[in-house]
Amino acid sequence: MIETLRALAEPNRFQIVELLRNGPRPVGDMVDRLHLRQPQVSKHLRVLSAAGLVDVRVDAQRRIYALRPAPLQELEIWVERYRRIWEQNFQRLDALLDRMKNSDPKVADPKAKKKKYSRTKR
Amino acid sequence: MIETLRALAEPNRFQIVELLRNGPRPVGDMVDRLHLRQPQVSKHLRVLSAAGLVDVRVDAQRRIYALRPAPLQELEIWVERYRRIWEQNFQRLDALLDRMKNSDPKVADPKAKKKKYSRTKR
DNA sequence: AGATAATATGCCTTGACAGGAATATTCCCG
DNA sequence: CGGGAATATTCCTGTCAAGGCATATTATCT
Repeated sequence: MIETLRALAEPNRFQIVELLRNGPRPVGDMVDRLHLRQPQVSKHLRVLSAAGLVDVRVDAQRRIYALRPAPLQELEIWVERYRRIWEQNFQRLDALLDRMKNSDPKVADPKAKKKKYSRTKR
Repeated sequence: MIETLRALAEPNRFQIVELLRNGPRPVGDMVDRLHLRQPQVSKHLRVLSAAGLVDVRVDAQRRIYALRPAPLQELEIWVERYRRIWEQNFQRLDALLDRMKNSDPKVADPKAKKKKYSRTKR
């Protein structure tokens, strides 16, 4: 997951992935379209490949790169779990519960001495 | 989009976001749960804030951080567009069309001199 | 005002990583 | 086999970002 994100976070790699969205492509094709030199494209493809985002097929001297769906699927599943955040806007009622188990869990604080700071401004 | 990815690609920031998924939290709370020192947590929160992933609410000396849905929504929309890749597996028939508009768009090449290399192995 | 809690900032150092240029590798063809 | 095309690899260098630590800031209480 982190590796997927790291791979996508680099602008040129992101562009490569976007390019590959319309189908597999040889390296030279990407070199022409993006404004990058061939070695850098190869390096970026290496990173994408290590992250499992991309797959190679050999065609004579050329290597045809294609997207692999798996990591993007994982990413989608991950981000979908966050939809609850705006489906239930629990933000407010959780803030209350947040104030009960206050700031310092290491102490547990039976006398609740710290509560003097726990009032909100309103 | 890139900024969102860059922010999430750092493991500790990713953890912070995961933490905030169960609701808003003050900084000290995150410091206790993650194994990070307070300044680093603040710095990471700064990055997350700059990326629009996070929002602050002041409560006395404490700052309560909460997730902002917008960037994650964008991310979901982006990644959803990639579902076509495995819904239609156009991979194969596009490879054909890929070989027609060959490697060098700058030349346009009316005599198709380069075609001697354009044959596949099969 | 002084003390203290909670958090932010600044400075420094170190490591990772991206680009540049040259070179190596692999493969096909005549 | 020699040449050339397509791509990968290596080495070098500069930049940027993250952690450590000290300190500044802000807010609250007595």
